[in-house]
Amino acid sequence: MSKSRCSYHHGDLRNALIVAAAELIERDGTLDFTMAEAATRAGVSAAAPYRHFADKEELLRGVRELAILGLGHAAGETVSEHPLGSLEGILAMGHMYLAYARDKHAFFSLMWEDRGDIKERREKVAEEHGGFMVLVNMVQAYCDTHGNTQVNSLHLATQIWSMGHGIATLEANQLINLFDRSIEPEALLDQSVRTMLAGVVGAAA
Amino acid sequence: MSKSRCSYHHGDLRNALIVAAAELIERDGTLDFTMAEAATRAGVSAAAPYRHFADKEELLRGVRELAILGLGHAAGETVSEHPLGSLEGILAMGHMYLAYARDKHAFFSLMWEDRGDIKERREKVAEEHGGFMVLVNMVQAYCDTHGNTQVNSLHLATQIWSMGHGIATLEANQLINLFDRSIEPEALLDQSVRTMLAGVVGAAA
DNA sequence: TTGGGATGTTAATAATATTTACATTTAATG
DNA sequence: CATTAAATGTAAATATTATTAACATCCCAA
Repeated sequence: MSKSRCSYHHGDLRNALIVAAAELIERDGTLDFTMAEAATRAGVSAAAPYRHFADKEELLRGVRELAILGLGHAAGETVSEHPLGSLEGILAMGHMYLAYARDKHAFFSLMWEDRGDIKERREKVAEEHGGFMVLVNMVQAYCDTHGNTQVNSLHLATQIWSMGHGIATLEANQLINLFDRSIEPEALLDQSVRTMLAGVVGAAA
Repeated sequence: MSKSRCSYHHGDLRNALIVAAAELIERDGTLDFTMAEAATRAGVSAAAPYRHFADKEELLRGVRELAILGLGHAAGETVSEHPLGSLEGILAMGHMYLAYARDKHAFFSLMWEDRGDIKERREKVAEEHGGFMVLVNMVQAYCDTHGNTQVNSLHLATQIWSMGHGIATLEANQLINLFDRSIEPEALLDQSVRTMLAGVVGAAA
């Protein structure tokens, strides 16, 4: 566990490789970095990664955890910047999601995309359920504040999540404004969210 | 252009390869078939494909066109089965979209996913804009029928599309019911669509 | 201190994509 | 009709990566 001064053993190669891979993904905007380059960047030989990851997919799954944590963290930041139960908070959450999808597209895809490990990914995402639960709480608080205590906030949050997810993925692939150049993703999402909330608690201006 | 009886020249190899690739994608549920296998399946040598496609990506783009046409066709089918301006028609459209994403997941991803050819894909999708325009018309008709002729149907259709797209992609990756096992994608979408329409034209039962 | 397990190394191996050099066919042209 | 260039195939390289094998070094527990 301790940091090694000798050059032979790295000390924390597993994490170093995840970081190296993440940097390459960030740099190229793709997931097709080579194992060799990740290894080199981490300062080891091309075969060393296989002491820590069965294959490239497993390394990618390691990076995915990072991505999930990143989004969860951003969600935490966002919620802390707005009053609980406020519409702005929910909208800000959506903007954060769109920004993440746009700015970290490769990580965003990696996070949700199936990579032959649906089971594991479900668990991983569920485990780090922070991000979604933050939204659930905001929705719950919003409904309480606005006089509807009968709402299934899990359900409503899922609706809002899927709206944001749809806009985010379409926009990340530059398709959201394909037929109507004037569409602004943020505005579109804001409006959708308002309508959805209004449908549940009444006027949501 | 004519069919060759001689075994040397295939006659329609380009399309045969696209079909072969599509079959392999269908069979494996992945995009990682090998060029060699596609070639063999089309009855030619491993190098032959390169006479028609610069690389594998280009072949995949060929398959994508097929996928786009398939969805557009399904959209046409769906609209013809429901009265214009009806809510059912719009909901059926959503169900069709979810079914496509579920049953033809690999094609669904291929269709929207960026493959380093954003420009070209935009054009391709826009060209075969049939599917989306069908939805726009349905939405327009619905609003007209329900007394709101001021709606920007392009905008509203985009909102509905993105809702469906979000649910479809989350569900295809088995994430839509991650936090709430009771969620049914179709029901969730139906409800979202109803709420959205109600927000524009009034009660949408 | 010492022996085994963990972790690195370099040198294969393997799977594919892609290119090259050559063969056959088609189709246009004289 | 004969000829030839372009198109389309083939088989045999190459190139790129992932991955494994065989061996080296280091850390730790007995």
